[in-house]
Amino acid sequence: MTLKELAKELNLSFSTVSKALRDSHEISIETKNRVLAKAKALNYQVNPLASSLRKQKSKTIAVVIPEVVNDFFGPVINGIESIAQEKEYHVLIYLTHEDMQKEVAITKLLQNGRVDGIMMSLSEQTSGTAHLEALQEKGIPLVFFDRIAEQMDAPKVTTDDYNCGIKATEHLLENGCKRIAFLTIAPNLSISNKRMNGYLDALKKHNIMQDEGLILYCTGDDHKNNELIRSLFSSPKRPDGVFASVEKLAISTYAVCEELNLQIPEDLKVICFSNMQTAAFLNPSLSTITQPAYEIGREAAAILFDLVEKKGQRGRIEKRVLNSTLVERNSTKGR
Amino acid sequence: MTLKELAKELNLSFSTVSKALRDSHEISIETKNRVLAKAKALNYQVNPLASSLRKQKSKTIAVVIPEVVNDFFGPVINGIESIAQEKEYHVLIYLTHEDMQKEVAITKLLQNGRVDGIMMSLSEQTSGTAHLEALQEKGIPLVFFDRIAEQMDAPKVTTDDYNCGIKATEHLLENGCKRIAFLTIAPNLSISNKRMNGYLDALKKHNIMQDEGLILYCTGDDHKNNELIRSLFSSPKRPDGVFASVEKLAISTYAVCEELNLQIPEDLKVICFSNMQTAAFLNPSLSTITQPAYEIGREAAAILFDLVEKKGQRGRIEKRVLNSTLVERNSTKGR
DNA sequence: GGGCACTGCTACAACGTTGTCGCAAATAAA
DNA sequence: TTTATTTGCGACAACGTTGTAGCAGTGCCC
Repeated sequence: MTLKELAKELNLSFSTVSKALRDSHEISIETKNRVLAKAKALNYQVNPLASSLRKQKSKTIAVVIPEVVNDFFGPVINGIESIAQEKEYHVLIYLTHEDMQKEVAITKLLQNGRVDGIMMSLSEQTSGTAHLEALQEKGIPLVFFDRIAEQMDAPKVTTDDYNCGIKATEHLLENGCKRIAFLTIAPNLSISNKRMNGYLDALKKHNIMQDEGLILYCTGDDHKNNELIRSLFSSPKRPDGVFASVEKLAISTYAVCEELNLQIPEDLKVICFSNMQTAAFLNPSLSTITQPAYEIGREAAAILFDLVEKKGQRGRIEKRVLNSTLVERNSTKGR
Repeated sequence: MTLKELAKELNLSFSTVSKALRDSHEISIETKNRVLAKAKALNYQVNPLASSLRKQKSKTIAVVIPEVVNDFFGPVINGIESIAQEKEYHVLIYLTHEDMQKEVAITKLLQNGRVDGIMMSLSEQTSGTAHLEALQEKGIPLVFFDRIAEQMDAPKVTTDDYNCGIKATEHLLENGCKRIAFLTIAPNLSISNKRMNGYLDALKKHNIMQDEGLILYCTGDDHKNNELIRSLFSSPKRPDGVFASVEKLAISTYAVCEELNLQIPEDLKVICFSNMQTAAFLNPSLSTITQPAYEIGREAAAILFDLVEKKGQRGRIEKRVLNSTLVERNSTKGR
């Protein structure tokens, strides 16, 4: 069913039909009704490709994230989708799998009209920003969330990572920890960086000597991470507290503790940035810093759509910081 | 950067440039190289909208699922994306939030060239199939996975739900359960139906009287579900085993047990269909039927792409059943 | 009754591609 | 030399829309 076929059925020119469908004032009410009725009867739907090409608007956005099997990015997508559905936009999903090469390849695909805007959370590996600037040069609105490109001139939605880094560390200190390990991935990632600075500054504030050996730089490889953690936990200078900057490192910690027969929280207290739904039911229940993932998605999407639709008021907001909350559970229980 | 602009730069007609870029045999090697070099220099990218319109292929598929914050659908998307990336297809995500009206609205959006094919897992509420047949009538390939439309003539990828229903029930029986409750959502959903039949047949096989009161029909509302479960668990004819047909009902079960101070597995054993990554670290660790979610995604995507690309060999496979595995953990430990 | 403004429609040129056809020039065959 | 055949390129018509410009016909005013 195309416009032309529909027009032929109605004995009208196809431009008349097009206008009638879009409720143009140039068309009489009777004609409009006739067209609308016929369109419904024949189940006519405009061809979005043709329409987008003509209007130079795709009504589509891209969401580029490291992974989707993740208690943080899942709700973020949910938030994005809730706004997209409202605004009648379509959502393309791209996964980088923490691989910068893939991230670059994906940005290439998005350079030419496929999308009206992009939301992004950077991959672990990402260092340069040339591929991101290329998008901006093409005039494609770009909004970062969570793992942002600090140095770029674009709206960013994050949580208060630095403060939470302090809060989490102090929470462990208050519960009696003396030697707190910090588990992180990709230190060049904005979130890792800020969370670690919170950790370091909290130690400084409480006059605790920082021990470089207590900072573990983990990777995307779970096996290797477990090994790193195992060797730290087996060493004589074993920590009595662990602050994991991402969810999966807490899971690794739990796994290694089980293996080495270390009791949480007696031998080791654990806190972690996490949006795990089942944190309360873990053994022991896991204390977390929980990010408002859904709201991050909604907020970032709202900013992007305002930018796309050039209302521009919101686009001025260069940076929006939402607050995470510390949820205290048994894994950090003091003696 | 459009083809025409590029052609002007090169002093060639734009059709020549177009052909050169697609490595047509009609163009001399020198010209091709000249074009390719210039295209790279000017960072030319074909406009996918125009190309799709012309070729009547969007190189895009849609994935329509109930939700994304979910340990099953997450890995499925991963599997789908892995194949899509290989085949250079783009992936649109649509969430129904278990709402049939939304599912219908989404299918309307997909009727006219936006996508070359669709992968779907039905919403809880979905009853009719008119909206799905409409897609087929438009000639859009459609593949179902997990929550399939039994009666439709389309490829389907599922797991051995019926067998696993039997296995899970028998596992509880073997561990000493006498009164096994079955927790389900939306009984008209293919998976619920088959899992329940497995449960019922297992009881029959072991000569156990079925008690209608032990079957709980839950909804999308977690609060209400908790209430239903609470009242079942508080009743004098409390079950000593629970078989939850979907993940979230196991979480509700854990929550209610904590509330009522019921010990798992002593007072009550629990097994559940679930792909939770942290099942092993729950308190107690949760026995699960784990579905090969990633493979389901890959398999369904592979079938869809074969259909889209009309190779048709695989499209003949009307139904593909992958095996889930029962993972025994502490929540079903016998006395 | 000539000029003027509406009303309601049609024609047509984009949007950026792709693929068919045609056509010179160069080469090969007769 | 003449006639086929090939090679390399350009013209052009789609794909299905949207928006601008044009153009009849009607009604209105001075």
